[in-house]
Amino acid sequence: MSGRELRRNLAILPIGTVRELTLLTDRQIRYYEQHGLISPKRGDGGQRRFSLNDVDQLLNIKDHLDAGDSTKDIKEIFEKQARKARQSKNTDQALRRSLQDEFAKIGRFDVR
DNA sequence: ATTCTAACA
DNA sequence: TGTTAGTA
Repeated sequence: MSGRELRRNLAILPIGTVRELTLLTDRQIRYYEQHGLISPKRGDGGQRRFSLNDVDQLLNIKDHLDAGDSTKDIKEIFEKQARKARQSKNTDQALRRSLQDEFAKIGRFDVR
């Protein structure tokens, strides 16, 4: 995982900050969690800790809700997106590997 | 002061 | 979803 991705997934934001960032009520944020739309980590005394990706996710949820989608629909959409993201990531790695192989065969390029 | 869970008008 | 009670 890249450093950039690591920072994006750092779960350190308390719900109060997320509330201001997303303009959602804490009630709504907790409700979306119950329905599996987000999965913030828990820290000190069971308090939720959100990452920047969680904030991003919540903003997307708000848009989908405005668009008239149910929480159930949104969950499916996210799962579908996650599947595709994992796929393209894999084909990306596969492409890099095969290119490395080709260069290695040709010889003049050090793979390392 | 903040956040958490559970529950109700 | 809003709101409130009783906690940690």
